[in-house]
Amino acid sequence: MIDINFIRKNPEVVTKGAIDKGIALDVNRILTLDDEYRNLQAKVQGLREQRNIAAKERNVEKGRELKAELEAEESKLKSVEEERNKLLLEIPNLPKPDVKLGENESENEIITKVGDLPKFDFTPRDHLEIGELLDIIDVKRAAKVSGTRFYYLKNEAILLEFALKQLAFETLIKEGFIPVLPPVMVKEEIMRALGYMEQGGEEDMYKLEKDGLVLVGTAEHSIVSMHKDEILDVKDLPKRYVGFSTSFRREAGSYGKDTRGIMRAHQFDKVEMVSFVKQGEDDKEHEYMLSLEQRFLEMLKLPYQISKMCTGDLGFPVARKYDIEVWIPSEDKYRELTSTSTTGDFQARRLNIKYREEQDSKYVNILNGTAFSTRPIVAILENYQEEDGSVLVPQVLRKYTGFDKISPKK
RNA sequence: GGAGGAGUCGCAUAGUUGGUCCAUUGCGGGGGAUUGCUAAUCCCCUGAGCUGUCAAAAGCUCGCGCAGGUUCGAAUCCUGUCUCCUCCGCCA
Repeated sequence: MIDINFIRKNPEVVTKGAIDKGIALDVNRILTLDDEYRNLQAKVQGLREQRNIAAKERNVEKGRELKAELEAEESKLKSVEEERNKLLLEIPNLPKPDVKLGENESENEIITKVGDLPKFDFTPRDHLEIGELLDIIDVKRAAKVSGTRFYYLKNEAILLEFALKQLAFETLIKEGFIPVLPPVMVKEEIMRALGYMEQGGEEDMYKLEKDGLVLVGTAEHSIVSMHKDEILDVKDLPKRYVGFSTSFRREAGSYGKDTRGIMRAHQFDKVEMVSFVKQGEDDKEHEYMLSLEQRFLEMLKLPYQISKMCTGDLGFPVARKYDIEVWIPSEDKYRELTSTSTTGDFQARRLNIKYREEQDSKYVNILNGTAFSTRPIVAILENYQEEDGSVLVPQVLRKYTGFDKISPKK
């Protein structure tokens, strides 16, 4: 949520920020309602004051009159307030000033490229072909059981997956992150507060209607909201978590995209980072998260590039976002592997998460970033493949997997 | 799932025959006074919002898990709901 005082003073900034994100807003309507709201509030408060005086004087007659008048004004106030608040929640977070103006992903900026692309003296296979050859990925049976965009991982793929998770946890715990296994179902109101139900976001969620719960799309959802309605101790900031969860996405609107293999599934596992930092320290933290994500790619020795999202490619609650994209030989291009976003104080306002500094309580800044999802397996299979379909295990993972190479079964 | 009990200002607590509660006290936090130093003592402030202002002073409203209701008046009574605790049942 954007600070209403900020909107009052800078309506044009808010309008522009939303337009840059491709969202049309009627800020004047909100300001008019806000005005009306405050006028009514003053009126109601005046009446209550009189009511309180009458009550103190035991003036029953006067009290009755005031009560009737008050009820009428209060109901007006309530409806205006509700509409005002509803509209306020529909305002997206504003992009940071350094974010490039652009309509969609084609206008994202490539910041840097790291690592040499692998050279094959044979035609490289794609990850699914390799996965089937090695008997470690099965999407056919998953389709039978669960439908499209599901997969079974088997055999060495599991150990590879767990190795990635262990590497992530080990590295991040050393950095001071608090490990956490969060719930994968959250209340709808939580998802709304996070800013992921607006602008069609609801379409990408799996909902359990009977229980009023939503399956998380990432551990961010249940980790960020952990501290809802709390005042954090400033001494504990920055507070950093590394969490693991299965993630669920309906992938509405991505029909036909990445239908092959395990690149884009309805269910996948992910290790996620979340930081709560002091007001104004999110820029620094954002660079830190990005550097950690780079470190992971470098440990795996995978070639990557960093892409900085343009305004049009930022999600509703996001103020700035970087993607780390890894080289995928079979596609002959870089594909998103991890990403990191800052939401500034936007989510903190909606979730009411503060910290106290001297006499003031201020909203924290909240950031999130991916450590590893299941996607790195795609990248590893493809970048580390050999002519016979075997795949070498990246050096850094071998101590966890216990094997150096995955070979075809027969 | 069944039966009880509880939820009060950062934390802990007082207050439930409805009005003297602009919610008590302690701790923690901030500011100030006193004081050779340290310690100690004392005073003020320390939930949210609105009006007001350069800022303030000041005033008002709301706030006792949440949402409603009764009443001239609700922390206190009623209804619903959420969360936690205890016991029983079921269960990985």
